[in-house]
Amino acid sequence: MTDMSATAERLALVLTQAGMQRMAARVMCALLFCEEETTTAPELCEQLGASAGAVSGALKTLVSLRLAERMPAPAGDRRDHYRLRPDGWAVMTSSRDHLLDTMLRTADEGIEEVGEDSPAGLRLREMRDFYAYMLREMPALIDRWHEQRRVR
Amino acid sequence: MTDMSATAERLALVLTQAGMQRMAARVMCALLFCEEETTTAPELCEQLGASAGAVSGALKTLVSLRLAERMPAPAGDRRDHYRLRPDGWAVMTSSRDHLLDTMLRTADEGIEEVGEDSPAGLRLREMRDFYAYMLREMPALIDRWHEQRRVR
DNA sequence: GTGAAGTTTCAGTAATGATTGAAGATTCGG
DNA sequence: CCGAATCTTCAATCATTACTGAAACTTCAC
Repeated sequence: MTDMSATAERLALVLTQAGMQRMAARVMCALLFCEEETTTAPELCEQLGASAGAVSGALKTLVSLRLAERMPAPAGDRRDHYRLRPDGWAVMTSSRDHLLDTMLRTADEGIEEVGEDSPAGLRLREMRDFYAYMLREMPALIDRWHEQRRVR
Repeated sequence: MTDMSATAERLALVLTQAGMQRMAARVMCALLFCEEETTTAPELCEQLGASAGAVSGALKTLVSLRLAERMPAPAGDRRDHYRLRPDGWAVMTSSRDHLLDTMLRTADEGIEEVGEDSPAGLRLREMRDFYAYMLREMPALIDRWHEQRRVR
């Protein structure tokens, strides 16, 4: 059984602590460190010592998050091939935007409930202003990254 | 028993899904929505229907993360008082910087292992470049927020 | 000092979430 | 079409994490 490198496993652990599901993180790191362009599910099972079911679920998650994608299988190979999306890291970061939006809307709701000038209202306005700022600035930041990357 | 508002509980859930410990998130939201300047541990226990031990642990976490702070107790009250730090949301976001740094360093390690030009090396360089960019830009973004906030 | 009120720690338990394994569905070559 | 290979789903199990309750510790008024 060909294990994943220790560095890859360590990265998976970091991603897990940052909130990603464990198996999804491990599969992502296996895709990151794999020495081919693409990988198949059975290969991932072997490298990770995990069941086909677990890998299938993790791949589904990664694809739905747009971190990985299914590639057309080479002729004569029936197995699905997967790879990381080149812009996966930016996507991962951008996916926090809808969280920012939720925070903003929740703050607004809270203000509705308690009024603008109560102690809670003041705190909620701080929160709202911050997330409004972030929601304005983050997409622009990621766009600048794509821009920079394109001209390279 | 005075429960926390439904909006507050919902926000706690969002923070939990974003990776925060459950009880820490609930305490943070109770502090956010509370209608006094400060709150005591027993009040939090009552509002959250949680044990003193759980609240104590959550407060310790929040203080160590610089999201909440212990206030000097008013004369004649032996109980500790807590409040959210006004800049808590910015702190929460900034705390991801050391994660960015970890990602950057792990990518570098990976490149050491596999070389710059292998398929894995190319992917790892993508990753490294992205996190280097983020690590350069994020602190500046938060600084601009503090700047803006100060002039208001 | 002494005792009452408050806080923290920690072992045990409860709740939660992740993984397996097997059965069913799908896909493709022959 | 049929059968083999692969993939997906899901119920049961296992592992992890979070919470409680009780005991130990701290702090302060008297």
